[in-house]
Amino acid sequence: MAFPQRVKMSDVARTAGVSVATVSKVVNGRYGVAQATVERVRQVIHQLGYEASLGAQSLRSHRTNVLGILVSEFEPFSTELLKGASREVAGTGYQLLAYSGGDGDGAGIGWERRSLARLSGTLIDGAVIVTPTVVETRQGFHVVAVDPHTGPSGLPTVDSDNFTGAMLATNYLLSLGHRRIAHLSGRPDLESARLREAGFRKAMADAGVPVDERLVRVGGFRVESAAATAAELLALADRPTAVFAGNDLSAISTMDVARSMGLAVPDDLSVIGFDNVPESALVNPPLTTIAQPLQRMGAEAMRLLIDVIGGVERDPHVRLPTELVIRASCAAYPPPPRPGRPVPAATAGDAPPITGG
Amino acid sequence: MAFPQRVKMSDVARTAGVSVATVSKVVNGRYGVAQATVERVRQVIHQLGYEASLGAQSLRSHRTNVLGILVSEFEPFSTELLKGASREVAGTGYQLLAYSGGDGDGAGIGWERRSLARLSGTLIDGAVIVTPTVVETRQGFHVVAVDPHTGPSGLPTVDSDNFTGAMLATNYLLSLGHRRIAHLSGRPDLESARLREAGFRKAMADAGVPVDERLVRVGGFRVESAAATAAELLALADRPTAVFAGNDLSAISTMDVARSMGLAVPDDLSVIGFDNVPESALVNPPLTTIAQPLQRMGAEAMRLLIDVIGGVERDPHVRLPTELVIRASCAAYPPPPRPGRPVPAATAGDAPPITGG
DNA sequence: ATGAAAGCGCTAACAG
DNA sequence: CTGTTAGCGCTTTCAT
Repeated sequence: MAFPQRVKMSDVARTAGVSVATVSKVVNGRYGVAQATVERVRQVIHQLGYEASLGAQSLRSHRTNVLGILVSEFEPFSTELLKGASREVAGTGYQLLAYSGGDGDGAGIGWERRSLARLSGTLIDGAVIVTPTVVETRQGFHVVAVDPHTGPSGLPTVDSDNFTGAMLATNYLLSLGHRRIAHLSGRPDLESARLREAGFRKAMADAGVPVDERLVRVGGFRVESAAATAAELLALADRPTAVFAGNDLSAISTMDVARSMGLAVPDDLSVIGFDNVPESALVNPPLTTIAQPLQRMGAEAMRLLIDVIGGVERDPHVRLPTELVIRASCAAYPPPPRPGRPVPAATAGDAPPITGG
Repeated sequence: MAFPQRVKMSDVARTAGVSVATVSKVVNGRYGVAQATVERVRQVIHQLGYEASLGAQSLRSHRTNVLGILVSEFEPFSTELLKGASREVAGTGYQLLAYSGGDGDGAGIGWERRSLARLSGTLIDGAVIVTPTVVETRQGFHVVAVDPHTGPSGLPTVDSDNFTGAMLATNYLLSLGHRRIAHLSGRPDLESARLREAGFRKAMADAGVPVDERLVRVGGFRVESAAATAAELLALADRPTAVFAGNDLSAISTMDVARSMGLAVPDDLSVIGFDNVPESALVNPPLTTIAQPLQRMGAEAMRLLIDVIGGVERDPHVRLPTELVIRASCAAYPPPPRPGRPVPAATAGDAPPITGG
């Protein structure tokens, strides 16, 4: 058997001695084809290894049984969602197509609009879009957003309880005795970033600790921008003793910056993150963070999308709980007396139980 | 502004007062369009937010600037490759489309042929396919395989040094004093699995330790199949004191089975894996394993694909090094004396330095 | 410089 | 039951 070029429907038709229309009917299980013909065509399809072209098929039929998940790039956050999405989609008859539409520099505002425009209407029956940069609804196409943009949008969404999570993080730092706590906030356009900052402020207020506004700065959720901001923060004369980073990537970035400035984590600086991507456990020291159930979020998003497509009546917003994961990047302040280390004159903060979620 | 339906080229043409042919020329930067017209059309495109339909475009032009990465499902192994692939593709002008073509049950032999047939010729300009189940070459379409199938195939490939990695793993176990070492082998159709078993046997032979054939069984690289085989192995009267699992998933599965049988890891059983997926560090105890540079493999595969498409002359096979990552799932055998625990009558094996990679 | 028209591989009426 | 026909949205000759 020679290497076939791409085998198309017309090849099958010719070989089976029928028209392409008949082959199409067989492929799509339409009624009105003689049993014998069906068998023969099936036979040929198998023998030739024919598979319908997604492009041509969807161009015509607007139905593909393929669901899209649109991300800016494949990084730890989105790939965790992907794992959950993949699991949820298995066995539903849908296939998953993940599309990375960003420019790679993260500056690609509007990537999701472009990606959506390129793929919707053809290729995919619906899409979940991850941390979109703009709000836009398009009629007649099914979309659900994970970790949505700020502001009202008609979209179905799935996110986690960012506000409570942020309070958890802040309270933990407070319970360790920290008072000069910085917040490296995320992408200002994302609702999640806004809520994390709000939770931070609420926890501080509840504890009666005033927020030093110079310690609240945009980190932008990305490595480079977070590193720049972290550097500013740590260069301050009265630098913070702890930082609550908007996400794990920023937290890890902050730890790197601290190290390069000669500061030890957690001895000289406590750092807490948000997300609990697998990478957060792999760094040194392992990162204390707020866990979002990332894989479950991906799965819920797919479930929601499938339900929306299927016209199922249901709550179009799902919010999942967050929880504190204590590892090793946070320490008590002031540090307990150690041999050879001067002891600050304050009393150590005690550690009341942490609750929430 | 009302919610637009999908805006198509004809909409742009009508609004700009030109034909679709002209719009197409502008979109594709063809010569022979008046500068003034170009400007006007660009203007309208921007204003309407037009984006070409991938489906229609590729159906006609067979060039899309989209590269595919085809996987059976999105699990830790493939998503690590994805991260590296994504990074490599950024800035090349290509976009990445990841397609999960498996049935989800892992039994989908031939998924890559189906996926390839559906997407190639249209939609994508080339593809890297991950752990393919069959060997097949198709003329005129560019494919590179990661962790390829056994047997010769004309495909460009990227993999890691599985043989040396397996020797590393086995030697480490031997150095800890283990002699009854089991091997939970991988998917028999994959070259990587074959090489890992070969490396295991070589290391055993080099050490003069005979392989008990009852301790070498197929685990299949997947959770369920590995669990079943692990259960058989551990139920043996003279069960192994250590198992070298074909990959991390099997290793983790083995630890679960051991735990459920009342065996402690690493005290009663040492387990070593292969891959070093992030999850391997997160389990309890953290898994000792052989690291493959997964993200780099993904990146190299994309580089190779881009070079192949571009007609660059180069070595079509890249093999990356593996290395031992010691965590906490392996212990010395026999165990050193401990209070309240009977001491076996043998001498503890010492631990010579490990080399290789 | 521009547009009319053909056709990529497929599906969906409609006729026969 | 089967084939003919007309597009889906786009690119590409080829006239004008």
